[in-house]
Amino acid sequence: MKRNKPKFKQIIDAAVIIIAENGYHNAQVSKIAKQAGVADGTIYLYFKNKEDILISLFQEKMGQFIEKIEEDITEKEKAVDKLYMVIEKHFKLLSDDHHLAAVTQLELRQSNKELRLKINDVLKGYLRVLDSILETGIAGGEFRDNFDRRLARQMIFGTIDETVTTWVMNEHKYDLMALVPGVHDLLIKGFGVSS
Amino acid sequence: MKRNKPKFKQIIDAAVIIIAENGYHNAQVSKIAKQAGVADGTIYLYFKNKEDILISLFQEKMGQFIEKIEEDITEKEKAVDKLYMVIEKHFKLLSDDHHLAAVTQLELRQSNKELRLKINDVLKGYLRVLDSILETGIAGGEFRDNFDRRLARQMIFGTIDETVTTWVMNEHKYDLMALVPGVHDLLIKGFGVSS
Amino acid sequence: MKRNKPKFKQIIDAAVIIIAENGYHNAQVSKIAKQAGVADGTIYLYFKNKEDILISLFQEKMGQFIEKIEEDITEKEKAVDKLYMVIEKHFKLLSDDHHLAAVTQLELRQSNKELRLKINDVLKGYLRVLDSILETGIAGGEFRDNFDRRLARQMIFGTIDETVTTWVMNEHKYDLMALVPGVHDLLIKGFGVSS
Amino acid sequence: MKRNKPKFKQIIDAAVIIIAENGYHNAQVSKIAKQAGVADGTIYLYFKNKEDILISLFQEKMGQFIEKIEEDITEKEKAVDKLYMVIEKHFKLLSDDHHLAAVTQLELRQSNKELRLKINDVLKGYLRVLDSILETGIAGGEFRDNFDRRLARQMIFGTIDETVTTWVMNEHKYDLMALVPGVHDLLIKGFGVSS
DNA sequence: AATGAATGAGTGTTCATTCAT
DNA sequence: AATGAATGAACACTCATTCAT
Repeated sequence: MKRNKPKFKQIIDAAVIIIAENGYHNAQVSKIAKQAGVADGTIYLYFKNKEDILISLFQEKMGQFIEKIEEDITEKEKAVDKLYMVIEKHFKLLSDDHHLAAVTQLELRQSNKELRLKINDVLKGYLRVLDSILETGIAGGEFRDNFDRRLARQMIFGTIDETVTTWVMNEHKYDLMALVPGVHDLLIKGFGVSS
Repeated sequence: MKRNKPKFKQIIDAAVIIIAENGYHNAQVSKIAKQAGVADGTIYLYFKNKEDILISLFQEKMGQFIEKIEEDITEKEKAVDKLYMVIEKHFKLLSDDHHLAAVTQLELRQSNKELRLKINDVLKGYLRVLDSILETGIAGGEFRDNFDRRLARQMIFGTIDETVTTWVMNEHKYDLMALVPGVHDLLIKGFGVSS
Repeated sequence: MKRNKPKFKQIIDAAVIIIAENGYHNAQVSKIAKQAGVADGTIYLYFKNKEDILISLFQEKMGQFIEKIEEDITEKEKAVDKLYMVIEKHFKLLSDDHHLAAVTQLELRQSNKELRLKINDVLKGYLRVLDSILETGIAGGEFRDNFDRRLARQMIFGTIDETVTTWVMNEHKYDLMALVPGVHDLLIKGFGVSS
Repeated sequence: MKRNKPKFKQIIDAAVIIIAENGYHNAQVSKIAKQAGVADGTIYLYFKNKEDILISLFQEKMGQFIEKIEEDITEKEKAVDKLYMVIEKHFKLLSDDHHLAAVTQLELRQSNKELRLKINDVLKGYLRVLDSILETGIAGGEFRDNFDRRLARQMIFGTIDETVTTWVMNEHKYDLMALVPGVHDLLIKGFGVSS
């Protein structure tokens, strides 16, 4: 399996750096090859084409994150705690790797529609995680049961995503981790007064 | 002023159609010119370059929407009603023009970073509108006053944006307008049970 | 006759300034029109096309110079004095008008071959003047009669031209007029020792 | 070093032919590539841009000529013989390659000012050769010592250049080599009678 | 497995010229 | 005579991908 060979990861890590530093449209295959320390042609022994590098990059980084979070939240019993953990780990992942944050929030979105559709496939796993948290919460009486679940998970994902994007666009000039409680609180309670 | 000449709008409308139908990267200037019924060179009498068409497109369509919504919400007294109106009119704008929806939610995001920064300038007006609604709501006792307002407005914008994008990616196969009450409800109350 | 209308000269003078200041390839018709204080289209009432402006420019400036010099040298009796006068007046013309010097020595040579051939027609008058001086000199015993007259006139013209071009390329940083005696002396006597 | 690879020379030779046959402004990169038997993109592996082809062309052809002539004239002892050799070899170079003659005398002069300045750098080597010949001649008593050397070398270069250009403009319809003695004679002795 | 020289398709923009007013 | 908005042809250069070694 190519995914497990060292050069596979080597090229993906090179891609993250090159894209973060040069922007999506200035991240030529030859630059990535140079950064990875391989010849241009070698890239094509591990990836079908340039797009495949980007998809693989997203799968490796976000896909693994989703798999991991899926496991991690089993530790927590309550849905509110599971949700807190998702937000926290999501923010942590990107807070710890500014290059990756720039790539996922800004650069990769400049890709064409097909690539974005494939990226969305990866994100479906994320939405499944959110779904299961919502289910747990409703079953356990932590969440009400009269809301549109699909909308709720779009709210959760949209809010997290927008928060991170704004942070990246502001050049990480404030602490993303500090926002975890506020985001969690707003998602659960909204900003209205409880009756 | 060029912005008021008929050909200015004519070219922008042509651009929306061509970009929606061909995708951002296949929307050649010559295609746009042909659709607009003008010569290639005429484009450059009204726009500095191709990027300028896209910025102007966004300014015309979203910028005007924001200006209008700013006025319209003065009709409503309560913050919850103002918010409802924003969601409703935002969804309506894009629900009524599927081409425009595809362009704003998918295609225009493929532009380079500089263009996206300019687009963000336009969106700052939107965030200001949301801010003022939140202020009104807090002042009037409709909203609680112990939440991070910047996060709240990112939640509102992120949720609306994500909801529309998902709708566009699903090829408009359900009724976007039907989601207005659900989105409004979730934003105000969250999905937690009120204590 | 268009040549005598005020706008004809107005446009030519504008062309000299625009070409000198912007270079041949940045001297757009619209710039020349603006400098001349007329509309773009008006140019085409006086000139067949852009090339025609440049030919006319050269004809007006150098053609008139040649006609004048042809008359002026009749004042002098001796061929050496006639030659001196030619060099002197040629240098003076360009020394007095740095814009014109830049245009004739550098910018106009960037034109295409056809234009250069037409410019050469104008210069044929110059060569005729030089021919007649050589004839006079030979007849009067001032010049020897065993040299190739065509080569001699190419030497005269080539030397004058090269001297002016070098002066323009050195940004007129020395006094061109001071070189008249030296050029005259070298042309008549060469640099060999006379036997 | 790219300059020594066969394709480098191959492309330059193709450029000479294409420019001579089509003129400077009709010498598209794709035409040159086709003539050279390489792909358009290959050109850019050897040259920075189109202008770089032209500079390199001049450097290869004239630069090498100058280096060679510098060596060759050491064979001759007398300055008059050295000068004769320069004229002869210069005429021979261009007499033997009509394409090259057309390119250096007519086409390359249509280039923009910056390119011409770089061409002038190459020609500085030529002027140095002429200087050293003049020095030798003065030191050896062959040439007088009361003339402006800068003017003299401008006379030599200007005369040679004008003679070749006239020959090219007359479509090589007479024998350039036959003019060598006449040019040499005029430069040394001028056309005046020796006192 | 790895290389890297070679390929060649694809497009935004300028500006001389026209012509309806 | 004069205008100036509109025209549309023309081209250098990049870079993802291949394939002989």
